Amino acid sequence: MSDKVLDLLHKAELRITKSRREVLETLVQSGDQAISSNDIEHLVRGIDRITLYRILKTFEESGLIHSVADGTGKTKYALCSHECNGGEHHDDHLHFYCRICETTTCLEKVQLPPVRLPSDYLVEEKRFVIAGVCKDCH
Amino acid sequence: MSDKVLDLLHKAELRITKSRREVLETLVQSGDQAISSNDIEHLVRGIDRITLYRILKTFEESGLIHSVADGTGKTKYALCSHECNGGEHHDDHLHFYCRICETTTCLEKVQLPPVRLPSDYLVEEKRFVIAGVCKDCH
DNA sequence: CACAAAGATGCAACATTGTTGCAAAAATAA
DNA sequence: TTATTTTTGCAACAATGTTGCATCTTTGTG
Ligand SMILES: [Mn+2]
Ligand SMILES: [Mn+2]
Ligand SMILES: [Zn+2]
Ligand SMILES: [Zn+2]
Repeated sequence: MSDKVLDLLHKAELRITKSRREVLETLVQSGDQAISSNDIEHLVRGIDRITLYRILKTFEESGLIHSVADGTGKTKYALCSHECNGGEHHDDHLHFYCRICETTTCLEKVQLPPVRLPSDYLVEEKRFVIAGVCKDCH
Repeated sequence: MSDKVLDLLHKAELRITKSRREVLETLVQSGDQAISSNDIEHLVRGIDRITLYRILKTFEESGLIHSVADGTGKTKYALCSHECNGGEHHDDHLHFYCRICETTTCLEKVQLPPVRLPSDYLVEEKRFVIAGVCKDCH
């Protein structure tokens, strides 16, 4: 159990519980690979499914993690990199979904292309998913 | 019931049935507004939910419609504009999700920004959703 | 440390989305 | 019209996600 996990929970002003530590540790281990609620359920043995949903919701609202709708119908979660906090996320990075290994990866290094919408649209969030075959699968 | 609907079904080499005509008509009426299976269920009175799922799957596989994962957890569907056909879709356009009126719109006129991924990724599909407030809601 | 207050968990019950198998009905071909 | 092929409608099921409520845990205070 890394210090990073306790640090993150403290900074988010969340109570430290066994479940929260284990779920967050799992997400830290997963790195830039986004994982589903179901994945976490299997990785954290004994965790209650409903509690897990609530933990993920809390983490997301606290700016610890962000969710990705990658088109598979299963919401994926990954750690936020830096300046995300309650209510305000800054995770406008690309996500890549590989149809072979079925993984979803945060591509924070790839620069997000600028989008020019008509000025009467208020842009709040960019959800960009590229689907295809990842570097390990071809 | 427009001729367009019968035309589309013919070109897709699909059998003409009451349900297919009504579902496709609904999608034509909806224009660039993407709608959910649940929406269609309420607009086409009497249609069976399971049949509807199968029709939507068939339409998508035939290149008549495309689906959008807008982040709401509900898959939305909209007509394909032109050269989509069995297996090969060409709907790499932006989608806008308005958090006020909760509508999802195809923005075919907005030019898609180019994305430069590391060359070892094989890009097959771009799923770009912008979330915010639409022109009618602010 | 002990205690109280606030918050998190675990369980049941439920809602929604989506899939599969199969018999009956409808559409098309002969 | 009749035969063949597809589609439909229903039941049954699976997966994801939400809500209410009692119980347990965490944390702040004396
Ligand atoms: Mn990400
Ligand atoms: Mn579209
Ligand atoms: Zn892969
Ligand atoms: Zn709107």
